[in-house]
Amino acid sequence: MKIASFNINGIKARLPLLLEWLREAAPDVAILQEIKSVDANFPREPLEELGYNVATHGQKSFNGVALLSKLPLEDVTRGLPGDEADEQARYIEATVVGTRALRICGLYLPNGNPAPGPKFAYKLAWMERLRTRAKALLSQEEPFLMAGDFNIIPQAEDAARPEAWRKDALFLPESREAWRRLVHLGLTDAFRALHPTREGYTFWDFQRGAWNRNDGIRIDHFLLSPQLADRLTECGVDKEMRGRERPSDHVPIWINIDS
DNA sequence: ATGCCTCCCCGAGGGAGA
Repeated sequence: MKIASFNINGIKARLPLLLEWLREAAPDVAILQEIKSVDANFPREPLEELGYNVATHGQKSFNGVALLSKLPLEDVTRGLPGDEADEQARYIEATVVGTRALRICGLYLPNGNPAPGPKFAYKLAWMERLRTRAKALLSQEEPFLMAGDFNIIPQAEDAARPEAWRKDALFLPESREAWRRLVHLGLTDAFRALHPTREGYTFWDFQRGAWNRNDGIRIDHFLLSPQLADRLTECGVDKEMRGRERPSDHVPIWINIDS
């Protein structure tokens, strides 16, 4: 089973590229971030025509996540537990049942800049809520994954110019510490597990010619539960997507697992 | 670089992104 994650940076602007990529890459499940659309305006029909079931958790203008799956999406839940006052659409879960059930957690983790400040505090609190959710899922011993735009550069080797990110919320020690606290529950960073030294950037800024200079960072991730990590066979990044016409600033990351 | 693009809102130009 192939599962992909893609921060599309606006469904309205990215639908042609998304459809093109879905036809080519043909993931069984696609986890989308930054749909920047309310649920009612999300273009379900062209996606359903490609054979996908669609579940969205959108909001106006910003954020918004979605799940596409060729298998039925069951027990869909929207929003990350732990803060009733949080109205940002950044989290969606569903179960897909192939030969075995798999819980999919799609997330768009807050950017957190400027740091310090309220946005950074929100990011760290959100990560603690995510860790709480991961603990609950681990205790159920059902295979699961958390995937999406984590807005975390885990280590210096995950940036072309790590020094440029020293004071950024994506790379500050507190952010990376929160990432490690999550991973150390027993989750596997799929890309690093299979490719210990490979580049793996998933984001290049629109500004300053970042793409042409390959000034990238690895911030989109797949974290796998122990049972699922045992079935991981492949993990890749569709880097060439960044060079296409009217690209997102992110590219897709995907895994293959034994079903 | 106190932001050099691109998205969103809409119908100007500001907020957000990372």
